[in-house]
Amino acid sequence: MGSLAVIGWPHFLEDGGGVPELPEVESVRRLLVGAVLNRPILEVHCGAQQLRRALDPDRLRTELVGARFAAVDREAKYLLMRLEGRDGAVLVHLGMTGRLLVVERERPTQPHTHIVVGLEGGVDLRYVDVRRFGFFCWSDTPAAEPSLLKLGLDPLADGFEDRFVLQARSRGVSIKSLLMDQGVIGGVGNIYASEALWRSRVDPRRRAGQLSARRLKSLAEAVRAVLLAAIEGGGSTIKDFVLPDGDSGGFVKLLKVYGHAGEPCVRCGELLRKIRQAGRSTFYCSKCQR
DNA sequence: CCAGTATCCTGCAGGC
DNA sequence: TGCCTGCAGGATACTG
Repeated sequence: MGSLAVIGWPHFLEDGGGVPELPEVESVRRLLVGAVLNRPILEVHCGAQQLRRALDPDRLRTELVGARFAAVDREAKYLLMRLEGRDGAVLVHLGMTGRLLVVERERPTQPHTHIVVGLEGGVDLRYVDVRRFGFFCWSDTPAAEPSLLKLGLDPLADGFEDRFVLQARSRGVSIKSLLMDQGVIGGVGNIYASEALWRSRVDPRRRAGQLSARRLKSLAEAVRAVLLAAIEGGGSTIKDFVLPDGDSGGFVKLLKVYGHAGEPCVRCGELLRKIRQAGRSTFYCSKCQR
């Protein structure tokens, strides 16, 4: 084991007001697999502050202490930390500012740390969340969790593109809102919705059902491509993040429109716009997105 | 069916 | 300088 591991979502988003979407959660999952599996759990501490989902501290402690995490799965933006031979699991959602850290026990606890799970080997798994829109809780029956059952298509699964076309064809919502609907696609949030629309040259204001099957399929391909690129980019960014003294050189700017209102479109030079849709900001190019 | 708004929450930036 | 306001948005609930 290395001397220090720090896990979070990639910091390349921070200047754009970053939020963990599917790629960030997947990056965290991969690092958790390497950092917390099969270590006996020694202790659990819960803060007093309420997270988005209610948590029973005694229950969490009873379930975890003495057990080991056997697997970490991801469904959309949710993480499931499973224990060997048990149905129950820790269910985590990072909300907007949630982070999972794996740090040496002697490292000082940073502000807004809500859950600390002490593992054998001198490391803690810590849940930190400034705004507390996320949660870290015990679920007896993760397979029956309503929020997981509601999730729509997995954008990384085989056949996603064709299924998305079928779902989108009959819908009157704006295509941007449709992309963000977790019941349609699980894991796409505000940032990657804008990015995928730009990549496939689709105007975010268009109604989903107005778009041809061909364009919808191209958009679905863009969704997948944007997410996969971010997972790859996130991996390398996190590697920089893990090294406390390493500088984050070699970092590639992945976001082409999000957070770039007023700057020229890198494809056509038109100044990028920012509008509001369903209460969320959308970034797009009014010239090359139609 | 869909749009819009409010709710939770904190930190930060801009205006005056 | 400091206070106030708005904004950031994931999920959910609610109204029009």
